[in-house]
Amino acid sequence: MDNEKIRDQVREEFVEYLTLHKHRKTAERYAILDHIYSTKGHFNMDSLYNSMMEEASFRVSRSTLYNTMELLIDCGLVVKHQFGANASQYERAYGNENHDHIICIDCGVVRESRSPLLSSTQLKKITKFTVSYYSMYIYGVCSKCSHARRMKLNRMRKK
Amino acid sequence: MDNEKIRDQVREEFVEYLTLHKHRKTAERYAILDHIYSTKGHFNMDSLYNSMMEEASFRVSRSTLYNTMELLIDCGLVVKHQFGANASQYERAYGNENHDHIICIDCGVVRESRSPLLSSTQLKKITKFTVSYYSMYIYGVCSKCSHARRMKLNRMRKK
DNA sequence: ATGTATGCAAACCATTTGCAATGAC
DNA sequence: GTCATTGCAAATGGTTTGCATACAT
Repeated sequence: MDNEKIRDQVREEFVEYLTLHKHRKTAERYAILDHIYSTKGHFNMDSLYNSMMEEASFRVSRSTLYNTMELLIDCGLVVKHQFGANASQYERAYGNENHDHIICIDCGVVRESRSPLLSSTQLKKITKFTVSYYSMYIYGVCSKCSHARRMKLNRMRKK
Repeated sequence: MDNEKIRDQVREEFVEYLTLHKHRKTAERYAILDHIYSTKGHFNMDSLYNSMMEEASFRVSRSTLYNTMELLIDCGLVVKHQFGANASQYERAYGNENHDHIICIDCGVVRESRSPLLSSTQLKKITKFTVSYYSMYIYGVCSKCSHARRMKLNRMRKK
């Protein structure tokens, strides 16, 4: 499925959502959705704010970004992640394969890997709950940091 | 395995860690570890701070709590979670079965369920990375909130 | 015309940082 | 005695809130 098609589809879904919930259809909201779906991968509020100004030369206040993001999450077009205590990260929900997040607990770097596909029968076992998405976070130490750790331990031993 | 035994074992591991890393063995650090392993379930800095004063009548500053928690996470005795944007939550790593977290994106309530056992062969596929633990977060809407959503939508339609 | 949405600035609050006093080694 | 650790208070920074203005309906 090409990106053009996804963008149209997603926009349609958003319009539906706004209409149903009696929210206004503003240029800002469309611009934000479009911009998010013009790139893949993670972003945070800051990078979104900056890239919208630079790439799309569309200036939106941070308040509006937060505001709109809440709507987009609510209608399932954007997924929000919270890796460690840093700023929240977001990513578009469609046109992004489901993937796990491999997070280094030392340096915070986030790597993605194909999802081990939690079987849908397993998900169905969850009662009294409507699943909208799931995230697998695998924490550990990346090769760079584990090297740093070894170095540090060696220094400790010598002291 | 009874709790007494776990506490001893965990304390031993902590002592080892402190020694290896040339960190000092302070009363505060032991008190915090002991207190954490005297309860199950999630806690955050605030609840820990309060419960330590009330239950253990041991007063530790918040700085020390943060400080010590970092050590405990580093040596794998405590696991840190970040559900939504609220305060970080923690839980003891041993004597707690591995479980998933089912999180309501509306009200933020966190429910636990038995883990679907990510197979260890799948974990081994991750290269250049030392896995220390993983968390599965399943986001969606709990029954209470999905009821509230339906009500709201009905009101919207009528307007 | 009405009231939601935007944008700014100020407030919020968990966490971090700086620093003097304490105490483990 | 030395230097890591503690505890306090102040700073930080992402996010939220309050409010006047703009604009979708």
